[in-house]
Amino acid sequence: MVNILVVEDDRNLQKLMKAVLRQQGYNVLSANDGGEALEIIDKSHVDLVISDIMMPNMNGFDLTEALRKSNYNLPILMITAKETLEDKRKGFLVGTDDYMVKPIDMDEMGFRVAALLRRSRIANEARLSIGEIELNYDTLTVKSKEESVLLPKKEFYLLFKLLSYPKQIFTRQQIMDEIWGMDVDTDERTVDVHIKRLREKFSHFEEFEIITVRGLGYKVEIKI
Amino acid sequence: MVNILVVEDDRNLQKLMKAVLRQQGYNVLSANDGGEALEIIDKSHVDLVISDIMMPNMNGFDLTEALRKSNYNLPILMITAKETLEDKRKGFLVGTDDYMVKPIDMDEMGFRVAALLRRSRIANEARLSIGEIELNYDTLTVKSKEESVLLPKKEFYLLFKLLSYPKQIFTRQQIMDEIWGMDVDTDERTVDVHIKRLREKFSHFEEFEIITVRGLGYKVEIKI
DNA sequence: ATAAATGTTCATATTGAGTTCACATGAAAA
DNA sequence: TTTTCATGTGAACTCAATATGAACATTTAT
Repeated sequence: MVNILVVEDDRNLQKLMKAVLRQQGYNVLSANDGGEALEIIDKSHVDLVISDIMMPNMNGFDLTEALRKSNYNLPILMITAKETLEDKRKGFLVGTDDYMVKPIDMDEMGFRVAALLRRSRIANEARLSIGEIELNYDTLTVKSKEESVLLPKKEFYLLFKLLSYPKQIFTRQQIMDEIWGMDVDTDERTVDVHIKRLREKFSHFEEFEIITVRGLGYKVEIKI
Repeated sequence: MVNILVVEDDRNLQKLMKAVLRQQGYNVLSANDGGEALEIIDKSHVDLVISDIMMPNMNGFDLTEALRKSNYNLPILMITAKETLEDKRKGFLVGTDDYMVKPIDMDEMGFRVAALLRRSRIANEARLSIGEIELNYDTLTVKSKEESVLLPKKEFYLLFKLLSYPKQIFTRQQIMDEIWGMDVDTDERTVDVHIKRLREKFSHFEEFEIITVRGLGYKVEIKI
């Protein structure tokens, strides 16, 4: 069950948002200002916060700041009154993830909420994404739009390392040290073979290319 | 984090209960009567309610009734004063899950709370459906369109776990810890045998496949 | 108590990731 | 151009991880 906390002092708007979100299958909590919100977040499990900026007592900025300083890593959707560019900028500065301008379109709200949740879930299972490519460290999987490739451990770690620092050149020694471990004593050419296998597995990928830097080592180049 | 709401007008008893429950690692909220309780439940995420029956304003019966009518499906542990058989019967009628008689033994309370939580958790995730396949946790049964397979416990739990998080790789250790329990000391290879048996039982299923990830563990891949 | 079902262990076969090797290729140095 | 040397590549090899059949142990049902 996804819990969304609505922080809004305008009771009517709050009611409307709650109704719409519940309608869409979310579990909704509510607070009338930032202080109340913090209390609820402390006590309950909250997955996403939708907060107005202008509120009595603790406002939306203070709330976001407080949340960022604690280690709750909640996605926050801000609501700014009218087109106050100042507000927007400030909101982003303190760590908002997205924002909407009043008057709020309820469809848009649903859309943004879904997007934020999707993002935060992806972020939680965490890994690396390069354009359309996504590497998942836990499943040793490389996903592109069409396919999902499961790699052997060593190959995956190697690709992960290279892609984590595109353009950076890694010597075979560096690679061996990090992926094989300092102590082991395997031939450096083994790296070549892994590179070769990665190359053939991803030869049809347009997004990146493993490049040999003669005399030094390998690097990855992001294309497109 | 498990949130327990204690609804009790006797401040001393309330304090004691809160202290004991917190001691046991729960997050505790409290209310002094049914009305307050409903408010809190509305705002916060509550996992279990412990409620006295006799209270000013809205009493325990009214509270349970209100909760059942709304679609909160919370486990409720009732507290009755003395051995009032009338109370017991009435409490159960309106949907209580368990009850205790005053004076309350704090150990007993802990035990009942744990039991209720366990039950409600199982009840909440008792069913899993993947496409046309449906797993029923209570009957240890896997149903597809044509057939219904009854599995031995261990096999079922293993499959259930894997199917609950498709694509996620589980190490043998993780599997043993969760299904066999942290303490037991059975050979990790036993997992292999269960996997093998699952594989032969479901080899003709088109919907999923158990995949070994060499050096890491197993995962399930949803096909079609 | 006995049989049947489930769970575990074990011995052996099979597999495949990781490694090595031998030779091919191609860039840079001479 | 020729030579040299780093890298590419296909294939063989190795060995630990996994698969598997069957025996053995334990629990559950009859």
